Amino acid sequence: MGMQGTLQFTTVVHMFSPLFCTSVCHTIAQVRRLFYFCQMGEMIHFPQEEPDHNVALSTSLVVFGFDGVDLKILLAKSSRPPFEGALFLPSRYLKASEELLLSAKKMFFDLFGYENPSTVEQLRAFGQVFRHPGGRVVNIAHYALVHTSDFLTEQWEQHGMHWVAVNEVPDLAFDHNAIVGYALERLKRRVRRRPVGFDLLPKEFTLGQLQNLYEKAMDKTFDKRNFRKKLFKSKLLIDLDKKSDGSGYGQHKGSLLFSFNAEAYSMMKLKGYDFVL
Amino acid sequence: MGMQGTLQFTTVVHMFSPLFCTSVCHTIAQVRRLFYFCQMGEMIHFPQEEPDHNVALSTSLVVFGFDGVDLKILLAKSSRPPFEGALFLPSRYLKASEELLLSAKKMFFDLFGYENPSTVEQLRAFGQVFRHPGGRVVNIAHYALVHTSDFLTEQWEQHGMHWVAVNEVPDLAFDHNAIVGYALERLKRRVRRRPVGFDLLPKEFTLGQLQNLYEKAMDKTFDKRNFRKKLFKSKLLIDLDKKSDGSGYGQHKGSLLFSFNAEAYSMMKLKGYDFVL
DNA sequence: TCAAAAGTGTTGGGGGTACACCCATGC
DNA sequence: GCATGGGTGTACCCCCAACACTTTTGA
Repeated sequence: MGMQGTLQFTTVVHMFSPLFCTSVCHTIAQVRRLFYFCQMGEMIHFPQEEPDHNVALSTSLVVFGFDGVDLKILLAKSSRPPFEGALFLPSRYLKASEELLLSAKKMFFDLFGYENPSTVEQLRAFGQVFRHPGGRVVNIAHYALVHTSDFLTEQWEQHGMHWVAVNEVPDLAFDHNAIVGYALERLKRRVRRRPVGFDLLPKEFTLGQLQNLYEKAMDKTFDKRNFRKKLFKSKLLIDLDKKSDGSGYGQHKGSLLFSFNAEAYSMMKLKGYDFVL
Repeated sequence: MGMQGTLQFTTVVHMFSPLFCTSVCHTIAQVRRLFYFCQMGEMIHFPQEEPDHNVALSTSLVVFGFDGVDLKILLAKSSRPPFEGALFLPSRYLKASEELLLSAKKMFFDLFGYENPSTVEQLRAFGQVFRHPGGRVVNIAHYALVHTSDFLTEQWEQHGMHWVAVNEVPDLAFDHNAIVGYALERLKRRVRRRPVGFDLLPKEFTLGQLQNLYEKAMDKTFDKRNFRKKLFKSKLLIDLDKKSDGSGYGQHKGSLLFSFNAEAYSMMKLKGYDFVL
């Protein structure tokens, strides 16, 4: 593809963008070519001739964290246009040479300071043409699971980052509210099909915290006795034979502590199961 | 971003691609800049400065079709480089101005000649850096559900298109085998959680066909009596009170015909359910 | 006449669901 | 002492799973 095509397309983007009227001037010939390109955009040829290398990629990370009581996601405050000052998901633009998942994992590393291979997964691409005022930027959204105790304070304060409960997410920049909504749906399904506690809970936790997590994630309440029966039957839990001293947030002093059975856990993660209560 | 950055990136792509040794020459300065860009690609800055508008998008469509006996997907034969002659999924490059889902739907329309709003959904982005030898092309894969009786013969023969049973998919171009695998997993989950028969079966069908579909999609076998009990309980089926004349493929002459109860169907699609047998 | 699919009921067991009271801790 | 959460057992019922034979049709 020649450079001419590239320039024409850039023009098309500007015409569609809110910046058009103020920032771009067109000659009649430009407008005519522009119209031609719009027409092409409407028509479908199968298979089409050539790739159009004029798109940018970004990735956003929906980080779910559980502090022992509430399920939260991590938000940042934008320090740059086009949404300066607005809240948004931790995000970055990708170089055209970067892997999608790897890039999300590296962003995770930058945020939390440790590698987390098992729980960074792609959600899907969010690609509304006008989601980004600066041209076509397709966002490949990912999500991750952490305990909220993991964080790097300096980095965070620098970028205005903080946790927000999932049912109190405010208006976000771009289409990030849609991404959060989709991520919540995905988490709900995942909680139902695979165990997630390992990734979200501290090493030692109480059954109250575990139930709390499931209730917040699935937006339901469960019967305490039935919940416990179900979990005990699954062999996922190891009774640590000691009681909480009440220091963990969301832990009632005196309640029994548990941890996960790693083998049973990874088995269920592989085979899948059904958490229906 | 200036044009300089664009050119540099194009260079990077070529260096990584298999075509590098034969098709591109570099000055020492170019190589030095190139190295710099590679380094940048390895480092993560949060948030990053500017979008890199040097990526192309394509979409592939995994079309699941059920002919009454087998669950199949639609393949095409490539008539152009870089995989001339190879089998692949119906695919096209996107203009930077095109919507993702809309583009997939339009491709569907081109293939089948009708609008199909309910069953074209995004799978996810497939973006391995080297999946396409011609530069960075990220594929936003979608899937769709049809009955195999729907097709446009001329278009199809022109592009070497044909149905292949899902358990007999050969080696495909690009990373399309991975896309098919992912689509099958998604379909399996979807069959379990939402009714899919409306989209895959003819208007009137036999219980044998329905069971066949579920068995092929979930890669399991079911007990005939239990399967029927389950379906009858669900109120999804309408007994049409007539028998097949054996003309429909996969229909045994004399077996009873059913259709779907649209209200119950859309209700279950909305609420979700569990098909466990 | 033979092979292939259609159609039809019963039983047992596991697990989901509903339900109430006493104890320990912190304020 | 009062509120909040921790911890425990039983009974019912529904639904999943296993199982076999007769009838119809087409080759």
